[in-house]
Amino acid sequence: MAARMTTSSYAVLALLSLKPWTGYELTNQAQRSLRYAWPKSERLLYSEPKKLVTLGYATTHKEKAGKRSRNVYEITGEGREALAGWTETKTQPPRFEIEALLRLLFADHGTLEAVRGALDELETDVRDHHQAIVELMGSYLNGGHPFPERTHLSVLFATFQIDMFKGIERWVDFARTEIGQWPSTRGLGMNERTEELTRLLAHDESPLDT
Amino acid sequence: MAARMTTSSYAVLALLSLKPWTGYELTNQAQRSLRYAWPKSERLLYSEPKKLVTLGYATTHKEKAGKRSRNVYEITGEGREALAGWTETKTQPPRFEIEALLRLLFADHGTLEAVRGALDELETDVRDHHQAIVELMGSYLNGGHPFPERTHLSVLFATFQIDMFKGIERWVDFARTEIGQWPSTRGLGMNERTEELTRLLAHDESPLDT
DNA sequence: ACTATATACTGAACAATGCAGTAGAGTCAA
DNA sequence: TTGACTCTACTGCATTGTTCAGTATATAGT
Repeated sequence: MAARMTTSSYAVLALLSLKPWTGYELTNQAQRSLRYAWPKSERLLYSEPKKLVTLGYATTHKEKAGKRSRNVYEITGEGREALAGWTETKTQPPRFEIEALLRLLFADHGTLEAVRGALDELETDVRDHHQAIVELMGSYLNGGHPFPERTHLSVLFATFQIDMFKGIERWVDFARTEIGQWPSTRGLGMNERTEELTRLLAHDESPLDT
Repeated sequence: MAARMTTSSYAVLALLSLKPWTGYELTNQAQRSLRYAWPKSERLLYSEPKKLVTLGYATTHKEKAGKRSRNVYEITGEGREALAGWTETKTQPPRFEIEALLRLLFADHGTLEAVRGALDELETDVRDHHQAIVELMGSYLNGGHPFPERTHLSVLFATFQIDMFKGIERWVDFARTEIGQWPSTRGLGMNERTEELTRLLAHDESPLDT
């Protein structure tokens, strides 16, 4: 009956290792800080701590403020041991879901405006999060990290995000320029420009670097 | 009863728009070509074409070779209309699941070797796919694209992948160098180097570019 | 007093994954 | 030629994860 530990369970357990949280705080914190490494739904993040309790990795108690009550979760010694064990296990391969790219790959079923729209949406999403992380780093400079002793980890993680976001924004610009040369979404095939790009890629050179 | 169309349904429908496929071919093709835009399980890719049939977007018939039989799926006119309609709809925001980054973020529960291991696994996964795409581009140069009129789309999509893979590999190198300076996974906090990195990031500059 | 937003969740339906199982066909080596 | 292995070609079932709607209190602004 005691369900198994998924990567999501360890993610929540890792948050609990920092301090006790209420279910609500946990969902919010997880959605903010893990958004670009391990994105999970609010619903799941409410369920995971309950599972941790049944496994003995956390304890729970209700706190009440007036007529409201909330569940507070706290990690146990066994929970910390489980976390340490997790660090030694194999990771799952990375997974990238980018619908805008799917739209590009099948852009020949729609108009140029439609692909451009998909790229714009990708750019907007990425820009927003990019901006948010830059601001977060600004707040860290003013002593704003909630767990100061962990700043080195957050910051190294942030280098990944900033770097990836910049990369995607740069690619979207590039893709828009390329598409700007297309007379239509279809039937272009292996023309001169495409051949040039293919040649670069086949030599493991990115057309964005040159 | 007639389940709704998900993005995955459209992905399969888009493949069907290229030519008729058997279920088996479809799962293989989808896992190869959509792996880095819309990764889906074999199981789902067997189920989707059946749903398309119930919705009238595809037809199916059994072919047999000896005692073996296989299901062939073909797109209908309505299926093509549905695809065209899809291109006009909003995309979902991108989603990145990278367990190795989660391990980095909570690296203080394990050893330096453990984080390095996670980064190594990420690098290996990315390298393999990077290599595969470079080779695919080589084959395109020799007229190897199965749908030549769609080469421009595949190649622009490939620029994204190559660019992203290079970016991740570069970051993994960077992260390894940084971690190489750490005496342990924990308690480092906001030291000089971290402050330097934070300052760069807060000004929207990537330490990898400088 | 009213509206909007934040807090603080839960149930149920549905989407997607993982895994085991079934079974025919071709290849290669002892 | 028999056995082992891999590829083709799926399906059923249990479990994991998402979406959406619903419930209800608290607080801030107009």
